[in-house]
Amino acid sequence: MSAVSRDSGKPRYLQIADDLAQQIRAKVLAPGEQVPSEADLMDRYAVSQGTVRKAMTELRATGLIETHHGKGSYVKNRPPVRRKSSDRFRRSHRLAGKAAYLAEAEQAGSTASVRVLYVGPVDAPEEIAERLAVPAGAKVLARRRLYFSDGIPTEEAISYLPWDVAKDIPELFEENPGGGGIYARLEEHGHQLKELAETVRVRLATKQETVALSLSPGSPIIHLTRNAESEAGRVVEVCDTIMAADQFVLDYRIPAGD
Amino acid sequence: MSAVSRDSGKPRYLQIADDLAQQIRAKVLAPGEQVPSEADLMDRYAVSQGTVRKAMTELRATGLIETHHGKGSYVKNRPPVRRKSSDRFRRSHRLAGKAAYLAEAEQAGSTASVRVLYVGPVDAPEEIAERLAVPAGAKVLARRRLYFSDGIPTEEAISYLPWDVAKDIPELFEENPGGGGIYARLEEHGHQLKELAETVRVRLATKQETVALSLSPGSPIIHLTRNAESEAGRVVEVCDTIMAADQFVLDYRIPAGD
DNA sequence: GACCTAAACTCCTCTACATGAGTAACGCTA
DNA sequence: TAGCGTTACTCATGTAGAGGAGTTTAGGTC
Repeated sequence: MSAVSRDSGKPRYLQIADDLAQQIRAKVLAPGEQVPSEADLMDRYAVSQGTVRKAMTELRATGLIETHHGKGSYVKNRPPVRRKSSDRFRRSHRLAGKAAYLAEAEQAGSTASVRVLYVGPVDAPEEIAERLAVPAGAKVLARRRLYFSDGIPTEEAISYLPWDVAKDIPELFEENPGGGGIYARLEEHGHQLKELAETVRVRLATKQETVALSLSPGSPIIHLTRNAESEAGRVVEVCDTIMAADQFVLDYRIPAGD
Repeated sequence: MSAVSRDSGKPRYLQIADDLAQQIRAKVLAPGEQVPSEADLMDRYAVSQGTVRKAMTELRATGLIETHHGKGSYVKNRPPVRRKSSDRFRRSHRLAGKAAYLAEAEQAGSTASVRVLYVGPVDAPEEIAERLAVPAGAKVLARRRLYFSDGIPTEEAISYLPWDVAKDIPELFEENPGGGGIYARLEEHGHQLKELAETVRVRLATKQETVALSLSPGSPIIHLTRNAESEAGRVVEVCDTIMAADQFVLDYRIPAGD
């Protein structure tokens, strides 16, 4: 019997949440529907609905379940963690014609896909303009895309390129910029890359982001910004990426020398 | 009057949360105590305590307020963001005798301090042993410390070093390992560092972590793991760091070449 | 002044109930 | 068969009230 009533000093709703969490981790409750309804749990644990709901809220916050109004609560089958290694920017990868994202996905044994949301000119927002060292509001090429892993959206990215850099590279206006991606095209057109500067920020998802990446409200997201600097010392591309934090691990290698 | 009762299709508790959120953003409620008590809000919005609590839970989840049992809810004054740059591992910094953490804090114009929680031998946990390439349970040197910024804890780090590496370096057993930190001492003793491999993970804080870093439950944290590899190809130190996610920005520079 | 206690505040947990609203399945009707 | 409504489930929101547990303060005692 699920005797959760032992007065262990712990609130009942946490005891229930822990009990269910353990069942989920032990696969007693398999990914899929499983989770008993609120009414069921009220009976089972002999508590009121409010208490059950608090337990469920707890599980939802920790990302173990997702609940749908009118249907029930379901054990989340977490998408596999995806590694993002700084190695993905090696020139040799570009020359080999690999698209960073798809190659990584392949390695992880999952099917990846990309949906291009927009490719075309936009007026540079202030922050982007600053990073690109162009006047605020200047025309730049924006490439906005949404990445899927096994059908679920995991990552949204927007790249911006100065117009004078992009205008001579027709592939950049295509949905698919070709093997090796944007960076390969840039290098083919005389913009040898020197360094990529990435900045990692973490915050809770906004309403829009929860929708775009189909997250639960309150989920943390990783906001990755990247500036690509050419050998000429110019920032020839910047990229903003939003990822569900629980689905990614970032790897960086830092030389220890001077 | 705070007429929140308009039936805009939106739940009352969200209307109240939005109302308060707006007041916070407009600085009507300044960082500090401000937020009226639940009883006050019950009167003001003419709703029951449950509804007020839900609104407060919402604000807490979005990180706008923090509430303390028996005292009240306070508008959060976000601590200044601290940058963690991969540059902090430059050998020249080490030779200059800078302690990475304190130097960075100084630059940011805040007062930093460190509390050493433990220095001494421990049996290597499985994951640590694997990263250090020593047998599981082997004796290793652990250095556990808590970093403060302007008096509030921001970061907890544990370093592990293989015993045979550490045993000959007496400074590593001191609370303060001296200028340039652990890495400077390692290099002085023949362990030239080649590369640092950092991996970034994000997740919600556990109960213990919320206590250690005095966070609100549900706050995201950054879990940074680092392996320090010597020129000899050996991992001579590993470090696990837990940081409050909203207080840090991580910077990395990645060479674009091969 | 130093200490202790009691009261008055705060938020926290839980109960019990009522109502609303989304979903799915069944069976009836056209 | 195709479409429609009923019904029976699900979770979501809200009320009213009780008692518990931390925190602060005021007042009293030593």
